[in-house]
Amino acid sequence: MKRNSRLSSTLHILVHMAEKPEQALTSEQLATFIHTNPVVVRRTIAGLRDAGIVTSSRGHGGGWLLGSAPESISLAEISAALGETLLPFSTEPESPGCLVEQAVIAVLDDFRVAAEKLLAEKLSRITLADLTADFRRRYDLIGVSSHAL
Amino acid sequence: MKRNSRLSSTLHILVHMAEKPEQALTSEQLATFIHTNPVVVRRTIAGLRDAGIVTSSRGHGGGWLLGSAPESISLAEISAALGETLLPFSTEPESPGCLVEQAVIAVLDDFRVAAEKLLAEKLSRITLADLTADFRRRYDLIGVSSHAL
DNA sequence: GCTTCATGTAACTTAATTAGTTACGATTTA
DNA sequence: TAAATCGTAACTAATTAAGTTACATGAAGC
Repeated sequence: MKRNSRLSSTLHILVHMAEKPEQALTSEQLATFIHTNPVVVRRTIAGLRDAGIVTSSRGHGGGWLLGSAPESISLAEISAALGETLLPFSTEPESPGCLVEQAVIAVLDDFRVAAEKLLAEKLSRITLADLTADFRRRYDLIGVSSHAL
Repeated sequence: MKRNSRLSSTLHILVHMAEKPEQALTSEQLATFIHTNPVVVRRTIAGLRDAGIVTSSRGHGGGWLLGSAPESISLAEISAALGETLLPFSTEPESPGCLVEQAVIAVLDDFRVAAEKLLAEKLSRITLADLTADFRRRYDLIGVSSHAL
C-alpha cells in the first residue's frame, strides 16, 4: 500500500467485500488484495467500523462484512470515515497578528469550505454499488472477449 | 513555514509584494514574512518565476517583483506554478490486472479530473487583487478602531 | 577592476509523517 | 481448551519536505 492511496485501497477492499456479501473476509485476506499486511488493514478501516460502514467479528469464522447495502454506502461517507482531507493545503495561521496573513487565510478558508462542500456532494452521489457495477461490466467484457477468442 | 502551507505562504509573500509594487524585495525580506529562510523562499517561488508570475534580479538592489498586475494573477495560476496537487489522493495502480482495482481507479479518476477542473475554475476567479483588497479592508478597520479608542 | 549584494542551486541534515512489523491481550467458535 | 481472529500498543523503516550550508553566478556601485 503506497502513500496517499488509502481511499483507493479501501475502496478496493470494499468492492471485494461487496462481491462476497455473505462471507466474512479476514484482515489477512483483505491485506493480500492491496499488498499490505493485516495490521495495516485493521488500522486503516477501523474508522469505517466506527462509522458503521463495515462490521468486524473476532474468533473462528470472524472477519469483516459490509454494514449495509452497497447502494447505501457513498464515497463521501467512506472518505470521511477514513479521516481523509479532500483539500491538501493548510490554512493555519503562522504569523498571528499579521493582517496580510489574515486576509490570505480568510480568502483561502472561504474557498476551502466551499470546495469541500462541493466535493463532498459529488462524492455522495457515487456509491459502492456504482463501483461493483463498473467491476462487473469489466468482468463481463473480459468474459465475452475470452469467449470470442 | 509549516508543511502543506506552501500555497498560503506564497500568497502571503505575493500580497506583500503587491503592496510595494515598485520595490524589489529580497528573499531575505520575504523569508521573514513567513518565518523561514531565504533559500526555502527561492526554492518555493522558483516555479512562479518560470511561470512569469514574478521576476527576480540579482546583485545590488535586486530581489523579487510581481511580473504583472495583481488583477491579472489568479490563484489558479499560482497554485499550478507551485506544482500543488488540488486533490490529495492517488489513483496509481498497485495491482495490475485486478479488475476490481481497475474499476475503482476508473471511477476515482473520473471524479478527480472533474473535481480538479471545478477547483481550478473556482481558483481562477480569485486574483491577487482580491487578496490585497481584503488586506486593505482589514487595515482600514484597524485604523478606524484605533482612532475611535 | 574590485567589492558588495543578491539570486541559483546542489548537497546535506533534520523533522514529520506514514507504512510496515512484532507482539500480545481479548474474544469467539468448535 | 485450542485455534482463529480482531484490537491495539510499540517499535522500525521509508519517504517526503523543510531547513541549512556552501559556493558559483551575475549585477551595481565605487
